[in-house]
Amino acid sequence: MSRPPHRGRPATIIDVAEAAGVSRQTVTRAMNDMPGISRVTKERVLEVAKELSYRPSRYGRGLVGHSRRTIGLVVDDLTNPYYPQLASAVVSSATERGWNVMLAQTAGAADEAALVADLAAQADVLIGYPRTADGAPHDALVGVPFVHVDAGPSTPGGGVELDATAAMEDLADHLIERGARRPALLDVGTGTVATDRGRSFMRAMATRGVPAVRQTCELSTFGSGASGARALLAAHPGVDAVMAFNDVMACGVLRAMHESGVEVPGQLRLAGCDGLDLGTVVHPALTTLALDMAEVARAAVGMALGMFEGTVPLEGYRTRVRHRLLVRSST
Amino acid sequence: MSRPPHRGRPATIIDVAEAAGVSRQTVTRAMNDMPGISRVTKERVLEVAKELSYRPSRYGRGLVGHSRRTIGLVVDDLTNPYYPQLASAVVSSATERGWNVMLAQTAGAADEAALVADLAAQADVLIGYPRTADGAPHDALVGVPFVHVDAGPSTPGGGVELDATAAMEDLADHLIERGARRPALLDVGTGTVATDRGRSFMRAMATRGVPAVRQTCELSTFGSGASGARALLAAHPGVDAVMAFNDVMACGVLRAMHESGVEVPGQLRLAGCDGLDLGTVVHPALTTLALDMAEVARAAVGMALGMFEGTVPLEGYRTRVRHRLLVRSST
DNA sequence: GGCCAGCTCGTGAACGTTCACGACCCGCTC
DNA sequence: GAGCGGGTCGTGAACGTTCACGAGCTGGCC
Repeated sequence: MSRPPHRGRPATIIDVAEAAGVSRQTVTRAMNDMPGISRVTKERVLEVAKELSYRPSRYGRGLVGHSRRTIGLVVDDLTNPYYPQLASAVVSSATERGWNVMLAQTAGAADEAALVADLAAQADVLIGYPRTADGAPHDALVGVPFVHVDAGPSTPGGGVELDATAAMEDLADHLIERGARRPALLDVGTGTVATDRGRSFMRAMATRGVPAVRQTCELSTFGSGASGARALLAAHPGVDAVMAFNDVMACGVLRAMHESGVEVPGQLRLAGCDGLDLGTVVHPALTTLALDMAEVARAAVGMALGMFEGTVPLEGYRTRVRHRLLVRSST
Repeated sequence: MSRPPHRGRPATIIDVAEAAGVSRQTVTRAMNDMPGISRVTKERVLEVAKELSYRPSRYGRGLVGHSRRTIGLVVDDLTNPYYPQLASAVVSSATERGWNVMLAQTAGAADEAALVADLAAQADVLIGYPRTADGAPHDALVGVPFVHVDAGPSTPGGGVELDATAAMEDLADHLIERGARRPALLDVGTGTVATDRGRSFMRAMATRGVPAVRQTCELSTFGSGASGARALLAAHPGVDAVMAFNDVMACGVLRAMHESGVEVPGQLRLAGCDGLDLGTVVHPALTTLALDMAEVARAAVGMALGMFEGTVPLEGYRTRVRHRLLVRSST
């Protein structure tokens, strides 16, 4: 009555109340299955609500306090099979605790800083892989609870450390036992500074008296794994085992070996890292240093929620998740 | 002053205003880079805001109207490589248009109806694959703009139809040209009622005088593709070409063939459907009826936004996206 | 008749933010 | 000195919902 419901504007609780001849509170009671309302009025109100296609505003609800919370998940690219596996676990873990998940993809984004800032404005807590991890944190992220997955010792915010060193020792033993004598590492990155994974592998092999050679690729993609493998075998023809930085690259190596007619594991033993399902699809199935994504997600979500509730500090907190050797057919 | 800022409660704009000795509006100006504020006060306000770790409430903001909108994306299981490929495209498309994406996974959810209802409460628009698609729509979804991906003619809400019939004709020609004479379909579902894809394939082959046999699996997973292929070859030893319901199952077929020593494409030509990246990782790379996920996402997001703005009706609207034959190495 | 209990329903108030508008001060011009 | 314009800042009001509380009615009991 006070305001004419001109079409276009979505209906509010007041529109429904007026149309049904009741008060706001009665509409609330009908919509939320609350007691203190008769069966007939409830049905009438619901009827009117449907008629006006009324949807309660999440903003109005959120303001009064009893709204669901949301986690912002930042991944690089869902097209890379690593991220969906993580995302799936995070969504499951969050759903279990009654939280929602809002997703952002940094790959191909025009302005990543703006993207992350927007996500931070829409979510209560952030989890993920912002690409500018090595440098300073996004300035829009100060004061925002953030859990970095695959954190280093000095990354800002909270962090889940993914530690492969112990599993790397197991892999070294395994490769040597299978007869590897001229192992190689297909690492990622530029220049001579190895990744954590790479360093662990090199050290584990060296410690056992079977030093490995190292080849690097710029990207950690399927294609770069394939070309990296070709370059590696050209430079070091005697190599009889390859540890790839991750499973996706290892699949690339596998493809290159198929095309070169090199048998895996007959002539070359191959291992990856991450434990993706992808590794069971290729032939032979990939031996890998597997990560329990459910555990990673539980750790990250738990930490993020703790930060939100104030029981976990916003900086410096760390949880460690260990890889474990998963022997399949490629070694 | 009026309310003591006891710790625990997050800081509001009023807390900042009082602590900085200014008004709400001045804080707003400082936080949002608005004109009408001197440089010094702006800096002071921002300093205080950081001090109190103030984060503007998205609910307060949303209520006044100028907030971002969000799409709710419902997928079955991100672990199935089909969905991330779709999700990635949807997120990209949504980001481009300034919308956020909230994600929900129905696989393993205790109460899917509640899950979808909650998502509907948190998002302005829904896109996706609710599993109860064949039956009645979720009652919590009436009045909610919803775009069903892979819709049939009678699915509720808006829909993007994924049509493979034309591409299936191309595939039939292709298989026959490559010498297939005893083709088979590895379909999904129970009983004798074929899927759309299955029907198209059977018809295309029959029309060309090369009728195909049909084998069904209960699930459309990798494992069920493998076991289905074994059953198929046991029942019909002479089969020389297989069309699988989707790429994931086709990868399972490939695995079974590797293990049985059947050469692909030498002894058996194999095709999948969807056009997933996964098909380029396996060896040989999978011939497939590819779907342009970017196009699907554009269609779905565009339709959803149209529904939200009222330019597209909430029921019955359809867009068709066609598959196209992508010949790789498995045929 | 008086009282109480239970059911049904309505009325401020509050949540946190932004918009529209007005107030004030300073310096300049006529 | 009056007037004006620009820069700086503050004050209701509004957004849509739920909570706490109270009002009214009905029926039953003493």
